[in-house]
Amino acid sequence: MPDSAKPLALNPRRNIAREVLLSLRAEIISGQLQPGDALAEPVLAKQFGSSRAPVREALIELEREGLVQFELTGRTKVRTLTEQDFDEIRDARVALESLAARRASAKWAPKDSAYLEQNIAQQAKASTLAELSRLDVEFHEYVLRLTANKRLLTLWQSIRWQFEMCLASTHRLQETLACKPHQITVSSHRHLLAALASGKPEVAAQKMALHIEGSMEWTPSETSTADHPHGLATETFRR
Amino acid sequence: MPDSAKPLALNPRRNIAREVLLSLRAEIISGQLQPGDALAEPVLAKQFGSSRAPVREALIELEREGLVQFELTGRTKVRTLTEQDFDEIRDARVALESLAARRASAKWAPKDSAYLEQNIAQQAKASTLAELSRLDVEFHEYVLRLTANKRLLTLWQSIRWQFEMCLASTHRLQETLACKPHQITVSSHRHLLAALASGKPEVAAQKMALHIEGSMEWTPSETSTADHPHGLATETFRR
DNA sequence: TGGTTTTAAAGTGTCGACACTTTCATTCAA
DNA sequence: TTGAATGAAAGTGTCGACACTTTAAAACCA
Repeated sequence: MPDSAKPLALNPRRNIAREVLLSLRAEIISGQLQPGDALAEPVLAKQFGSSRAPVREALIELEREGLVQFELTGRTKVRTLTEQDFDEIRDARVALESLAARRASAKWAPKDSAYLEQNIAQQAKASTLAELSRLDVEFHEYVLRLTANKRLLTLWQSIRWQFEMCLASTHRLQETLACKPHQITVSSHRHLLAALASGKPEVAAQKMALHIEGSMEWTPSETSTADHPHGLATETFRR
Repeated sequence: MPDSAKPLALNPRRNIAREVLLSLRAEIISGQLQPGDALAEPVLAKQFGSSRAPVREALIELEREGLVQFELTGRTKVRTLTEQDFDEIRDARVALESLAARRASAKWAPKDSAYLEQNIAQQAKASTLAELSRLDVEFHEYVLRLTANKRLLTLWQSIRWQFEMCLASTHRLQETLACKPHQITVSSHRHLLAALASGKPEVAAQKMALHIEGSMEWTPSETSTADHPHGLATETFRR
């Protein structure tokens, strides 16, 4: 049976685990699931109408992304981010992105400036903080991708969601306060872009570090500065 | 039944998955499992006398560590590292470790120099390349831990095994050639230590970058420079 | 009533099974 | 003899179940 044109189509295998992952991640970042909330495999499985296996896989991935925390008892909770976590994430970004800036700057092309200028233009027009931060992340991801270093990108992606969680939670406070207007973000990216396109890798790297440090000032959050033991899995596997 | 002293003992839950992980990782790094070798869940499960569930978890973790590769068909193989992979790993290390050096240098204490000097002394006495590289990794991990940044450490650990795979495979070639004697490694670490202890974070960071670049020169490996599509999972989940 | 013990509910780690897909060797046609 | 069709074997993604542990509530005694 010579099927109608099926040369390399590769039947996509079903992947409930991925759907669960995306769904849970979105709920955590949006704040629908709050830090400290319990994530029990059986109840999630029932919610998603699946068995526990895909849920379990999704939870393991979320733990690696830092959005979820395995207790020593084996139970799973939505992670609570403290000020120290915030600092760590900033530092990790500085490490990865300043090297990315150095490498990207060395192979800069006009189209890169064009793309990022367009991104900044959209930032200026953004009407919500959510949209603004989406564009912010896109800007930085673009630089990461420019390096064409898959590992650098993978490492960055593995803290990306924690970063977005920080962004979203501070935004939930600032939405009313409006204490950090678009203008700052926009002009900061404009300066950064200039450095990236300057053809001086050292300068680009340094400006990137400053940009990140400037954009990630800690704002007191609604999350309790609880005394939880801070257990980002440094050892492999649960518990 | 007031059990004899059981205050916070926390019964360790069984964890076959971890044993499988450690075992497979060791086999891959030692070369017992060669790049390209198939890793089928049912056969591994039979080998370990377990079911597929723990094996599956271990494979997912190994994929995140970069030692294993999921094909688009869902099959799993031991990863083949090419020269480009080697370069990427080096660059990722530069990113993470030069920042680590900067931060560690800023909070340097005499005991840190003492510990690392002892490490170097052991390097000088090392009788096998395997032992030498164990000490090498320990040196660098110590600097990472000094930063007290769990995320930086986690990121570093997530490429650590790929790095060790590189080391081991080049060592398997050099064991006979002996083209990179201890002395180079030892003196390189000695200079690095001096920079770390110098109290100048900028210098420490720069020296660390140079040290890593110098220590990771590509040596043509036995692994075919195959035309495999290089798929380090940039998207979440298998396939 | 207050504190301790008992008991049930909830949850994790693992298991074996099923459905479907891919792979590979064999058969068949040209 | 070579190449396409076919069938069985192997493999993945998911499922429901079981044993054991932890958690919470209920029962109990003082």
